[in-house]
Amino acid sequence: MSEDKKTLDLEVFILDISYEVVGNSPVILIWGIDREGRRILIKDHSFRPYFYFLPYEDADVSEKEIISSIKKISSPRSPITEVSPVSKKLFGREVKAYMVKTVIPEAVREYREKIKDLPFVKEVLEADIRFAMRYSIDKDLAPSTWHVLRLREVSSSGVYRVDGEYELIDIINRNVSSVPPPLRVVAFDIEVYNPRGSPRADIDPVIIIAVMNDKGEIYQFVAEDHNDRDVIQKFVDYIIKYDPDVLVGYNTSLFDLPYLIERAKRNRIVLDISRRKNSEPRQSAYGHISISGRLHVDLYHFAEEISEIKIKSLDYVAEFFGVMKRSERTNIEWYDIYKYWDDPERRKILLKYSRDDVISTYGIAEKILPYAIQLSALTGLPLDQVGAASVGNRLEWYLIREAYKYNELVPNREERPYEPYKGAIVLEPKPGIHENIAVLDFSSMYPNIMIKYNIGPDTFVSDPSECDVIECYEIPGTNYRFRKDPPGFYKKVLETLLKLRKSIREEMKKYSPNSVEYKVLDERQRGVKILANAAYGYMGWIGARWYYKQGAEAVTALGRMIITKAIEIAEKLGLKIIYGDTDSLFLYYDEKKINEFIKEIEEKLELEIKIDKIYRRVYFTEAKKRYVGLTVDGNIDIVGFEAVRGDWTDLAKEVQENVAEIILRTGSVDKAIDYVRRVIRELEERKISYEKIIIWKTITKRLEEYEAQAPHVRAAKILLAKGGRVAIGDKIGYVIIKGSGKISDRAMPYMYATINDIDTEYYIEHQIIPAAMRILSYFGISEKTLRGSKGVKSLFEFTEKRIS
DNA sequence: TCGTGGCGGGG
DNA sequence: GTGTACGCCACGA
Repeated sequence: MSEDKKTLDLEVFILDISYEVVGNSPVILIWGIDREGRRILIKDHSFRPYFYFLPYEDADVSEKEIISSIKKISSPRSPITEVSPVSKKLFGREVKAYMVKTVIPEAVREYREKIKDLPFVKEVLEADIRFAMRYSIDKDLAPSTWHVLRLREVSSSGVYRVDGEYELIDIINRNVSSVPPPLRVVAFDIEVYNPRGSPRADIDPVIIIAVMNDKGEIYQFVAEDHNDRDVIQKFVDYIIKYDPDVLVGYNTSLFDLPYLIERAKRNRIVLDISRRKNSEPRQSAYGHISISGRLHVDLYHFAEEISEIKIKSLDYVAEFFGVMKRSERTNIEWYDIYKYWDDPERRKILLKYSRDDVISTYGIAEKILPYAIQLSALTGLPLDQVGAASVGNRLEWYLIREAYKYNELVPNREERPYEPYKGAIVLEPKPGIHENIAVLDFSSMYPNIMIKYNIGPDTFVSDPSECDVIECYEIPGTNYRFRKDPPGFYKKVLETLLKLRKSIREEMKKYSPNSVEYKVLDERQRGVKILANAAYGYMGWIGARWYYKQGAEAVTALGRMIITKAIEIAEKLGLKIIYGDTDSLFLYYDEKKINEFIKEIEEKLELEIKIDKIYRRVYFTEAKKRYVGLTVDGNIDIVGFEAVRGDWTDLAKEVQENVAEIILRTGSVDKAIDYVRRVIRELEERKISYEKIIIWKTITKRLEEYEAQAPHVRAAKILLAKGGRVAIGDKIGYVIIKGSGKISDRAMPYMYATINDIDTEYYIEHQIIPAAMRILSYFGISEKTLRGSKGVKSLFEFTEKRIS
């Protein structure tokens, strides 16, 4: 390494932070991009791993004795270089802790175990924070963000595929911008040969690898018959040549990359696609696959958390994002792929299919990456990990960063028993059709409750006599109290988040909605809101480091009190309440009174409530959590009915949606009945598209664990018996076929039946009629009416049933 | 006929 | 590997 080069200050957008052990010490590697678009690597040789332990407060040992007994366990491979007493906080309480520093990150685990067992040690803390994350937290260097770094250029080591290598001298300025530079993005997708159903990586070759880059170029690398050596090599060469910063795929962490790794091994070639020469992709945090110096983003993780998408296959997700319609793409059943490969004519169709897949993947990436980048900057998780991490983990990393700033120790993860507690209020709806209804929502109710009542593990008072109502908030319906002062950890963090969101929204006003800056800020404020809203659920999650059941219980208790008070205020104003759930109220829309209501809520409850939407008509049955509404903008909302549930057929959803729409738009029950009869007739004549009658249900545990033989479990077992593979989380698509016996005995995976095999009576009886009756039964319509063809009454003959 | 186990989507 | 509330299905007593 040459030492004679001058230092320079460079603005750097951090892609990823990793480390490697060289010789006998760790080197932090910061992968980044500078303003000139150069891909660079910055090394920091100065950082060392450390962790803390807490001695028992009443331990009969001196500081000196403690330090010397820790030093005794030091081993030469990675010596303990420092043991020092430090003042820290744990759940807001001042504690005297000891910091233990060593050299090699891997040695932390070994020391953690040894120190934990020492008689004077109560607890070892922060020994499970990964080294690269430790660095990024301590230095406050968030990935996916620009920072100004003082660097010294060093000569190329020849090991990394970058435009420049540097040593970090100093951090000059942090978080200077969150507008990412133009990133080189490559989407990829593989097709594999599968003559036995599920492909086996040990014997079945990769046949096509498709890639699409940010210039819109698409390439397809094709195998020679059943030899995949060249196709994999061509893919590796392409990646090295194009040098993407981001490599995206769909389910690539669980399928494409593990498959490629195995095939490369079988072919004795190195899957050398990273920016560290001769290093292969490897399994990393949260099960995702990491590629040194590049960000591998598996888009499936983001699709997973979008509840509006019922079936999370690439084609459905692409359609949801408006990338490619399912009707316009080449569809091949996965179990037929090998047939298309073996037939020269049909191989062309397979190529088109692979092309459509990679275009879809790239299109989804364009929609998701801007949000993912902001989420990464916010939580401090590198872009390639942020998707794979659960919502709870994302918030947890944010909390860990905040804890560091407050000198708070990070609590350990603990195994705890599951303890249920009471949730929110759901009002009995007033059944019938109501006109002109405003839906009012408390803004961020739970985060605001946590702030206002200072709720958290550090403010909880276990003995109510310890703290009176002047010093403490009493939580109604519980005997819990929380100290008003000082502000607790959750309160501080949530206030930071809400302030941050406000300032982002202020900042947005400076830009045109079409500008890059505006869009970036919009993605960021969305991320902040989602993070803040996750705090309550996180506090009640037994796996959380900052778990606090009493806190979560207090939040829901206060939520119930607030909604109850809001109801009283509404009633006093003469506003009629139709329905309410958790933090929302459905009220008759009287503009003057509603405005008065909003004002009073603000004054009396010190909380903001806003009109979320106004329904021209909304229809409720007696059931909670389900209604259909026609908004003033002419949109139909269907909430809680089968139409929005994934476990009903598309046919039932369609019937219910159309019945709701006909009733809300025309007010004619006749028209709705005619429509249902028409659908029944079409089904009996088997003129309905087969796809619409497939029932999709998720396998949520191992098949042996199911006690009842539900239809989807039976179908899954058939799949398995035919050589397919069934994993937890798989959606099983099945149809009910003709025959005798129980329904579950007649469940058949959809690919093993056709429209002519199906039991039409089952679909009429269990899908079409119930879906329609959920809405129509209120109007006195019977099942017979739907099946028959007699004349029917109009809506106006049922006016006596109308509540409004 | 009713209670139970199991499941999923949304406020 | 966020929470509880809710409605519905199939099944079996």
